[in-house]
Amino acid sequence: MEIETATAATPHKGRPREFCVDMALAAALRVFWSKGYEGASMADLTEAMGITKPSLYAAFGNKEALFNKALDLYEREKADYMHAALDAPTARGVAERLMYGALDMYTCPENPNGCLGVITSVACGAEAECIRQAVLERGAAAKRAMLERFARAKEEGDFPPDTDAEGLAAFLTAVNQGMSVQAGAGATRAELERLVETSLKLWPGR
Amino acid sequence: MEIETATAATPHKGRPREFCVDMALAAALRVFWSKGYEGASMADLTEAMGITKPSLYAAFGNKEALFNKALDLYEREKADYMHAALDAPTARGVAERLMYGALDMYTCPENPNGCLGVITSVACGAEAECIRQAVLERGAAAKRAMLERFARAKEEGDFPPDTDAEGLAAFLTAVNQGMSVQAGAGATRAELERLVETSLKLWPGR
DNA sequence: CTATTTCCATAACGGCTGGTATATAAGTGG
DNA sequence: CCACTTATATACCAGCCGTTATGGAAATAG
Repeated sequence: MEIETATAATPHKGRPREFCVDMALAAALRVFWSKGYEGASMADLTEAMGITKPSLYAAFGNKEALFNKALDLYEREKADYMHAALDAPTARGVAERLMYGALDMYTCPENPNGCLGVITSVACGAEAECIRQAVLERGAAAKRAMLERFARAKEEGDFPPDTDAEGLAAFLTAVNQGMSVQAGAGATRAELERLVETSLKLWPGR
Repeated sequence: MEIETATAATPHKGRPREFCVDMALAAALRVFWSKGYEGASMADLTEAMGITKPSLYAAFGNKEALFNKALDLYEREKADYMHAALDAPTARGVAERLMYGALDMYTCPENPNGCLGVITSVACGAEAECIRQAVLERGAAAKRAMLERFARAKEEGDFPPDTDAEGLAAFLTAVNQGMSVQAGAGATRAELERLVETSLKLWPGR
């Protein structure tokens, strides 16, 4: 029926699965991304993935494990602009790459609008608390990396000497989060572009 | 058992209710505020409100109507700093009042952390879509008011002449939303203060 | 007092949730 | 051909969801 998984290296015995794990995971990511962890029901997921519930549980474990794998995929393929941004030669370059990268991702027509991390970390019932904690930890790690980068930038003279690098990291993160919220609220790409350009005009140093 | 509603002006016939509607609504607001619309179950609500489900339905209609009344209360008593901020004499004053007002509210120990509007607008399953739309409409109205204020500020010379007032409104909104996200993620008041001070240092004009 | 009205408490409703048991289909190794 | 292993399909589970019907309790009106 469906495309086989291409890893013919290990010719497993038993009945081969009829769906591609990677494609199914990508479909699951889209559902989580647009509806959030709790808003995505197993029925939503199985329908989007084109498989039945037993197949899902056999291949991915359970809903929580599926989400974590989708989150890995998200960071690897969608949010890699964050890591790339930190390699920019100047702090201004970091801010530029980060904001335009976020802008592109949030407004890409084939993606849901907004940031999966923001969506998942904001609010949840009691049973999703560990999911929320996992997402928060990734956000904290990203912020730590940005902080180190800005500390270096300050040493390199990218900022005026009285600059609060930690405050600037929180600031850049906040604008990014706000952009995600506004994208989810239906802001157009043109509106978000003006937000980015305004923010960069205010950005200090080089 | 509980405190009676103080409106003895109309001595209704029939059995009087044993709880205070306003206090129950305030309790419901706290639940929605910390768990979101979908994350707040009727069991959560009735427990926090100290009433049973039939009492809730008799007094407030249903979950959606209860949320809308809680949202009214929120705007009236918690988010009034937004309207107050627009009365500041200069655009910088608007930004100051808005950010410090948000900071105070997001970090007040007796409030849940973050902004109810952001929490509710971010992600939801299908059945909460109309709730989300209602919240988005209020956010859009707030943004429109800020936009008008900044257009006036530009005429009054609060900004450099080449300023994008619309971009600045989106910017201020984004920082506010980001602050809400970070507050919900567990940021300390000190961290958010540095975010606010950094943002105000970058804010243009007077 | 009774009649009436309103509220409270219990318990239940249909529907959906995440998660599974069972039976069958489709492959491989002998 | 026959085991054996793995995946699929159907049906089902207990539990929670928002919501409501039912019966009794507490007030006023006459």
